[in-house]
Amino acid sequence: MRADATDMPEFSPRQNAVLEQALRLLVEGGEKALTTSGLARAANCSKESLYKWFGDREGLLAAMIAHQASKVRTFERSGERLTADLLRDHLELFARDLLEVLAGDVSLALNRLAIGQATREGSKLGKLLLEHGRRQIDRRAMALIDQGKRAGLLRFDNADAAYHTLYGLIVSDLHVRMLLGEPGLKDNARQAERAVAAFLMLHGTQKQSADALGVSAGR
Amino acid sequence: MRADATDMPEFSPRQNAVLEQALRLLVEGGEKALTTSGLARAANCSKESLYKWFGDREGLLAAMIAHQASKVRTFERSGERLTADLLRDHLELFARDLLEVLAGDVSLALNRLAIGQATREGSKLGKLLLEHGRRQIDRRAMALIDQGKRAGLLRFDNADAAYHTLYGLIVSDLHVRMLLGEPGLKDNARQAERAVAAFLMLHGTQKQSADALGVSAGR
DNA sequence: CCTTCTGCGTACCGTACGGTACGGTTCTGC
DNA sequence: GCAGAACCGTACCGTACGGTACGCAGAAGG
Repeated sequence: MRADATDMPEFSPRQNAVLEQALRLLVEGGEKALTTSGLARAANCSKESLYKWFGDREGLLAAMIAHQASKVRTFERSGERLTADLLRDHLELFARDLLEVLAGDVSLALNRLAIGQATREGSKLGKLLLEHGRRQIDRRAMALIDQGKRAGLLRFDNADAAYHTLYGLIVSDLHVRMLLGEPGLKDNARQAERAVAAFLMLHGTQKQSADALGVSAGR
Repeated sequence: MRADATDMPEFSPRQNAVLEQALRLLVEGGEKALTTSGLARAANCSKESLYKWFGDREGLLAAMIAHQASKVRTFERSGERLTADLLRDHLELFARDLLEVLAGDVSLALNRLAIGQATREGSKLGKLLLEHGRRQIDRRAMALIDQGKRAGLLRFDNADAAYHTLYGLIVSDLHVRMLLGEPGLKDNARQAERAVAAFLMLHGTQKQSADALGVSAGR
């Protein structure tokens, strides 16, 4: 995705390899394991090069976020005509992808890092993480529900509010719990189904069965 | 884990004052501002006393969590008969309280601290925070929706799942965003209204108007 | 008045970090 | 083949942390 190519430094292969090692250290040992000396040792490079490439520690962290974001691409297939079933499928696929991304080791580690740095006044890393990591997935979902509305399958006034509803139904407090160290869900797919069913019940134009919501017997 | 009252060390007034200073430092400057020397200076006590009272740094952090949790008590008023309006009011009150708690400076700072410490293997602090900080509010909500079901006002199979739905509708990704340093909502009450309206639409037994959901014109 | 205990203030220790400097080695362009 | 850049490995510096030790002041109690 070339878009917003402006603030993407595009690191060299060598630098990307170093960033990969940095992510590995971070995932395996948390922030305290990510030291300049440790990274230089793990990546077989010199500390001097680290400072030459990334400026200082914060620059390194920012580069790690950019590097990770550059690996996550979301495909925008917006061609086909939407049917109710197709919309549901796409929403569920989005929900599963979202849950999978949020539960990923690297995502959790980077979020922990940025949150640990943040204060009341805000956080440079936090902003970076939200912009780089979130924009893609937000765009994908917004495009999808917008398309659903244009196809007459969804109804809402505020697309942003509807998206936040969908997000909340999918994720609930799971993200924070995982950030705090709790294990993830056993079955992401089931959670995705239930969330999308609820979302369609709230914002769908066609009558929805409540079965998947767990409001009727048998499960 | 045994009874809840047992593992509450009940610190002395002096110690509570020190913990209060510790929370202040943490809120104002993040984890890096909470050093033993800094705390001793701010609280006019000696480092030796800190180690005598709390053992080590992790003990201090745990004590801070316990201290903060001991300040937040939720009242359980479960007497009265529920009507649909009353249930809605109580749910909205819960939603507003939840949003207010999550947006609190101390809550955010403690969550940032615990998340920053956490790794893949889990976190002692994270467990503590979830147990001490969350149990109260979880219980209150569970009691409420359980009561709603017994009164025939709500329907669901799995109370836990229903509660998570409610939680997700109320909070969405707001908690993580605030943890990352973004400002909170402008109007918690409005968010509470919309979340409860959606929840009642999903799990209420009486027909709900969709007005508050933003699916009809005019707002 | 004397003793004992608690706790404050300070000095101290070992360690480990972020960041810099330098000698030696490989790679690149001409 | 050579000059210069890029880079590695290591040593080094200042700092600040967690944790410990010690001297001294009050308060409690007899």
